[in-house]
Amino acid sequence: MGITKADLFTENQNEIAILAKAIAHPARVAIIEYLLKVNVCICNDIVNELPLAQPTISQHLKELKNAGIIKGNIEGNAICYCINEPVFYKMQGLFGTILPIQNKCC
Amino acid sequence: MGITKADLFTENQNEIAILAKAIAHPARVAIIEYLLKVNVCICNDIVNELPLAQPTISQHLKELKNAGIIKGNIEGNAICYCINEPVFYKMQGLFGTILPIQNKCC
DNA sequence: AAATTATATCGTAATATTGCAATATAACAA
DNA sequence: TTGTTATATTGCAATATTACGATATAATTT
Repeated sequence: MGITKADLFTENQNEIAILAKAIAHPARVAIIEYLLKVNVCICNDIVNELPLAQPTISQHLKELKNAGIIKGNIEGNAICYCINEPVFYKMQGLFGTILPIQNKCC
Repeated sequence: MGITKADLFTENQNEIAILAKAIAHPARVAIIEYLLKVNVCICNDIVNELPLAQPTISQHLKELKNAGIIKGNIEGNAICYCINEPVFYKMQGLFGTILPIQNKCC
């Protein structure tokens, strides 16, 4: 197949999976880290910063945007991307709280 | 292509991406949640619990194991899976601290 | 030993992802 | 208006993922 049976799982499980998938590529992690580092809206310094072709980066940015983790504003002929804080915090929250562990075995 | 150019990114970026990919599927999130819920080593109640065929679940378990998030011990003719705490905590740590945000724009 | 139970592996089909060259679009600059 | 810069989209090839039936393996029970 290759198609995820999302309808078989809870909304929460799908939500975590979708956010995880969004950062499940080193280029996208790098983009997020860069956006956090420069702390200001970036446009396409990202293209110069990362060792990937422009269309490839454009595609990764699109995926991060679709997941809601970043957002982009038009600024002249450039696009200004930045972290979308609410979703970003939510993501941290999801990963940070799936789990009050208390293993009793292994 | 379809092949991730992992060598172009830092070890840390690849590490985050690999762990994220491991939980980037609702079935794997469900498995983790179940393991956390029952709080004891589980074998193949998971197969009965999840709406997927046994080989599919076996495959998902393998991926979680490869990522180090869970581990399995042989117990008679069953396998006892459980959360691998060190990696699990590390994962939480990674996602919980990519980021001291201080956005100045957008 | 034969049947049963639990799990893994193989093979394969369907679909998704990654990467990029080529091209399109849109704003700005000359 | 022509050129340039910034970005997105298209098309396509290579590879990866998801799912499962069939089958293998290994321990347990009868």
